[in-house]
Amino acid sequence: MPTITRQAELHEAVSRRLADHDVRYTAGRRSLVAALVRLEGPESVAELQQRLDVPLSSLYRSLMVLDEAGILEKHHDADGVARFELAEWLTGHHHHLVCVVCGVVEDVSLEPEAEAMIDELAAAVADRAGYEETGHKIEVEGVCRQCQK
Amino acid sequence: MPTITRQAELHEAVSRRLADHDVRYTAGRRSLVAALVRLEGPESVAELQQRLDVPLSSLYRSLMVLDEAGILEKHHDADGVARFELAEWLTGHHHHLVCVVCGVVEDVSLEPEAEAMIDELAAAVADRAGYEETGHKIEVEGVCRQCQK
DNA sequence: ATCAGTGCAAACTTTTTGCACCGCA
DNA sequence: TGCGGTGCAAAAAGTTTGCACTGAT
Repeated sequence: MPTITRQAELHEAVSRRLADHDVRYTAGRRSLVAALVRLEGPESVAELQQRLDVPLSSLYRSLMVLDEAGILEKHHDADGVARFELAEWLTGHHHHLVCVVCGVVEDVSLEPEAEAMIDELAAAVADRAGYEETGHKIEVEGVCRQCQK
Repeated sequence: MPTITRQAELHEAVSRRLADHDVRYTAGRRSLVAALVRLEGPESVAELQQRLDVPLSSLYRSLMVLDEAGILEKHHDADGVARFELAEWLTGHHHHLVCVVCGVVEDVSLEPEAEAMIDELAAAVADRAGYEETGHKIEVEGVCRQCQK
């Protein structure tokens, strides 16, 4: 699997996007993106800080910049704590499977037919209420393997 | 529509549930539940406080008690601020339509067939990942009528 | 040399907690 | 009268901001 190449392409894409927003793709931001690439679900700021050993304020600022440029997406877990992951245009559309016990969040994809169905459904719901649809999210809740024991 | 009766039944159900948890259904908690009944979407603590004119600490404590007894559900909006609404066993299963501009959240229901489909889908997703499914949520994002203008 | 980016410390917001008081079973 | 509930004030947790400094162009 050409991981190196994929990573290079991703950084390239991020770099271009940031340039469009007139901000630099600095070493700090680069390593933040690199950390996010490896994740399989959205991660909290505290967890990211541990990985990166960077001041919280800088981390928050980097996250804000990347968020505003649309490079990552911000979610909130059951405790209201912010969690970040790369935006879907970089990683592909997906949904979340969250453990109601430990709070871990895992990315999951649906088969295209299922996704198409959901898509249609969401559009219908939005339309009926007079909303202009911009997207949808499914969150499946359950107890993860660890927490079942 | 027998609103009074419905309300009475609801309070009765809440009362029983609280009794099971060995906590009292006090006037304060009662008015909180009464306020929540009227809403058509989850409301923030600040908004609830305005409606009820009760100290924040008491409000938070009431919300915590009701949450732990499973009488209401806690969500978080795009800013991570907590929002509460009555639990689904009191109001019926539903999903959320959220305005990405102003943040307003509206309850919406799906037709039974659609719901059944989603149900199946969620179960399959959970199963595939080795999770024991406990539920699912769909969040449809869009721009509300107000914000379209 | 300039100006975006960074780090530290302080501020702010939301939520939780300690403690004294109140009031219903 | 005992104990759960309430209110006030203080603390904790998470996030944001002001300001001075650093470093890349």
